[in-house]
Amino acid sequence: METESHSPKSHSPRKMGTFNGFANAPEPWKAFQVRQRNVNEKKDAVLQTAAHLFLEQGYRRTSMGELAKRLNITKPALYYYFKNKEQILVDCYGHGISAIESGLDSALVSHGTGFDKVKAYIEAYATTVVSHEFGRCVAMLDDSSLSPAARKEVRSLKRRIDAAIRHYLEEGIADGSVAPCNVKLASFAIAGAINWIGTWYHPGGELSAAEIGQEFACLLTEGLHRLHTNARSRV
Amino acid sequence: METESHSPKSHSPRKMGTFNGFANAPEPWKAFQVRQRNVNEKKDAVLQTAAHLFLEQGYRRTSMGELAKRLNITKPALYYYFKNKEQILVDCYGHGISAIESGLDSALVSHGTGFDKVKAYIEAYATTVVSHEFGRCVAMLDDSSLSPAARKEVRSLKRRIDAAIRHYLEEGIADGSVAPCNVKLASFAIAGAINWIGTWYHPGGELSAAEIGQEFACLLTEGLHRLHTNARSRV
DNA sequence: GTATTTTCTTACCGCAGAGTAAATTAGCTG
DNA sequence: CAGCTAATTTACTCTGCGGTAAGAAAATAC
Repeated sequence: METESHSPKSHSPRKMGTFNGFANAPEPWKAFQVRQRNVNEKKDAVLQTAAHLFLEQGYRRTSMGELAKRLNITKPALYYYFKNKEQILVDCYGHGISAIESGLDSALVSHGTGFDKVKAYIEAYATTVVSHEFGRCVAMLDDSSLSPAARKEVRSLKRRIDAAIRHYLEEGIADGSVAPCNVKLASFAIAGAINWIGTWYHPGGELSAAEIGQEFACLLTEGLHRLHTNARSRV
Repeated sequence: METESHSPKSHSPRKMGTFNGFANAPEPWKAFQVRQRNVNEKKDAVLQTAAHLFLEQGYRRTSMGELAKRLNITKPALYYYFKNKEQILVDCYGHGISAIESGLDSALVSHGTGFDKVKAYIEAYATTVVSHEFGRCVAMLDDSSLSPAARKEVRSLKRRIDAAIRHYLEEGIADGSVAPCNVKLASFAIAGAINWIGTWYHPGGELSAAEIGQEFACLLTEGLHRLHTNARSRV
């Protein structure tokens, strides 16, 4: 009896008129209050709770039992929806990577110099990492816990994101908008600054996601130097 | 009982970072080939091997048994030198933080504008993280695995490093060498870019520690913009 | 209603890993 | 050499976790 006796603030099993059903609901465990409902909704509830715990205490420190407890179900119920713990992590990565990529896509439709694209990239990427828990999973979670096969899959997805910034940097160097630099190192510096957000950001902070994204884009492209004729508005 | 209790501070804090002789030897396990020898040397051998494993596969994935195996000893022998696994991690942090701080100290003796100091800080910090395995531990390892007491101790040490960069940024803003910006965010961006080095750097790469440090200092202070009259030499 | 399928629980297995007890070996001292 | 102490091993405990087997309970179908 690892899960101690239940009765965890038993919410009335009555299904009060409201549908409790969005994946982004504030209390994902409510998805399990009703038995026969949308399977995908419950999967999303698991993933969302898992992402939260993974970010809070890491993948390895998070046990399936704890995850189940948060959802007011028992451990084996998780295995009805997911093959194993690893699959949950892989799916978190999947959600996060699509979120980042779609953010990048919508930010980069406009055309400009390579420099402009780099700046737009940084802002979009940083904004997603701040505002999206799955995005933060991609930024923070170590994929070395994964099996070789899963790791390979996740890394090939991540590589696409990394290739994009390098491409824009080279474009900028070619069109003269970006100073010649070591593209590999520059992309690492940018990725590091953004991914690191996950270690210090806590939802509900003073700054909005947009503000953080903009400031990061400015810092990482314009630098810290006080420039002579510089009209940028800094916070 | 157990872990939570007092940590006996087996070594004096001021001695951290001072390696006695062979701690940097290529094969730390050799310290254990001879039975009666310098205790501190063996402690350092353990720490060095532990740091290596922690960086390679994370703290939680690294078992005491595996660590012992690498040193050609048995698990309980480790407990002759260290109270528990956590103490090993704490000592790795200690070594790394002193290494970083001494690097900063020696880089920042010269006085200049705030901007210059920020640049020197970044170069020194990055160089240490690249070249020093304990420094990389500070950058990479998650202190959330630690007990509250140990975590508090480690964080107060880390905070000193963080406070330094913020101080230099503010100095630069005051003296006009640094553009007004959100100091907190700027320090996070810089720390992130540097700490992230640990995730991609592997010893024996193409670039030397000094090269990486210089390029990072340039990237993070000068930015990516191609400037009109800019004499900096980029790779 | 009864049968069937979907969903979830109770009870368990096996294993790995942190840490310990007690015996044992190697070095040191006289 | 004997005897003491420092260093290390063998053998073990205990806990927690990933995962499974088998069946109960609810929803659905007929």
